[in-house]
Amino acid sequence: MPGRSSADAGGPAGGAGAPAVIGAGGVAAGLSTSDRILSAALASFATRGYDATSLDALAKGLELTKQSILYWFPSKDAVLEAVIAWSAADLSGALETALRGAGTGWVRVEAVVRSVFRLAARQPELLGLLREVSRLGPPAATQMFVALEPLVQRASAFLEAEMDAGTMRRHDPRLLLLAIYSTVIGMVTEVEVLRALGEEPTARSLVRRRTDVLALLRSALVIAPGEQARPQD
Amino acid sequence: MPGRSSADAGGPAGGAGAPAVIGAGGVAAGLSTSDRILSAALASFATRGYDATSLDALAKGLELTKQSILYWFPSKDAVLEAVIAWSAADLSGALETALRGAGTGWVRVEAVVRSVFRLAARQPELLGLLREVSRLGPPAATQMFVALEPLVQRASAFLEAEMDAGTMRRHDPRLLLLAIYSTVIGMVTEVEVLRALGEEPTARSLVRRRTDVLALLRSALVIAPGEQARPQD
DNA sequence: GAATCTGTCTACCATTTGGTAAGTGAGCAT
DNA sequence: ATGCTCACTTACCAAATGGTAGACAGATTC
Repeated sequence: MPGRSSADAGGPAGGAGAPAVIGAGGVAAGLSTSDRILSAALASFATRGYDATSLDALAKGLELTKQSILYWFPSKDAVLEAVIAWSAADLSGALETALRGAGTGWVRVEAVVRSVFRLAARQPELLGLLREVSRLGPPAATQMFVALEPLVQRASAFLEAEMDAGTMRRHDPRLLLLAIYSTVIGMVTEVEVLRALGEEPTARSLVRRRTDVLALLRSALVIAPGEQARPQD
Repeated sequence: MPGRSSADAGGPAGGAGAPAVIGAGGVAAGLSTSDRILSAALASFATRGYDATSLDALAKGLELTKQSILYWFPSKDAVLEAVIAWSAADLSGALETALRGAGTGWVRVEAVVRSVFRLAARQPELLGLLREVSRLGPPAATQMFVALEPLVQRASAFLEAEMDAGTMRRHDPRLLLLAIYSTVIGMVTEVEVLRALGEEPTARSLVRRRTDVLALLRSALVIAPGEQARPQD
């Protein structure tokens, strides 16, 4: 259990190599070295976990040496920090995009959930990292959630407004948010539980899970037209 | 990433020291050494994680040496295995007890959820371990879920029966189970997310979360008396 | 052509890791 | 008293870990 404390990536990579391409999609292609490191680190942190990822192993996968990684990032912690910053920006971006075109009420919720599932299909590591970072606790978790706070604020305010308008059942908005978060993230990242349930985590399965979770959330949240808006119960 | 493979605890501890006290509750008291090791390992695996838990640190906390741990368990993997076996039995026991007195329909779901929250209050490490093990993947995850499979079967069958009876909305039972699992476990173990939402994880908060998640699940699952049982929507 | 900067590498290093080997002392049965 | 098992310890060890120091090749700049 090392420090995993602050370290502002003081080396050559202030934030990212030169052009700061934030959302570099799939496998490492013609990326800068620092971006390739970030990409590999993201994948490994998300799947194997931070502790189980050694700089040597990371470097080997990139056909580099550990020292090259430490040239771009002053320490392993700094790599994690950079990965978090990168991922948080990417995540925010995806959700912001989804929100831009979305309407109100249930449609809006659905748009967000759909975008998360889209993300899960295209870049599963991102959501995996979210899990891992939340598991690691401070300071990593703090960094991540501070970066995502604007989204949380918006979501919380939105839910509250809907509840005030009587279109969604009344709950503590923050706890409701946690519930939605847990459900969606779980449906997307709980690969082992899925397997234990006899459901192989394929692309087709992902679509089914999306359909199911949407139906579930809908009946949990939305107050049907004829239905009366009960205060709590 | 070591082996973490099979190793059937061949040493002095076949399964647990002598009396095989399965559900030894709180802090290590007058327990046998092997049980004290298990208890400490459970706590550390659940909070710090398996990889970040060293045998030395574990031993130090118990005022033992690492070699004493390796006397009772042939390897670190074996400790994990024993912890999983122990925890799975404990978990099963708690849920079985909850199920014994429970009725049918929503009441039954509520009983289970309540028992999980009770567990979260009394022995948070148990649920933390569940998370960690599911993150570790095979073989640890396999072992855990195989041990819990009977419960999964019962739960799945129960949900299906309720849906057939028209008392619960129709979903894929397994996916529904995953959703419930994710929600409840998330509400109970996502400490960092909770903090990010400005909700300190106190005992009082746990009660509020229980109330909230129950209300949420209820409206998600239960088909209201007057409501028509739609096939899918 | 000399100096500098960049990106990578080789060579180390202290520490920590899981694990082995070989005791040691207490209790107990013969 | 002797031998034996039990519980635990000291003494090691090889491998892996994160990290430092310094060299080297290729550009770029003066």
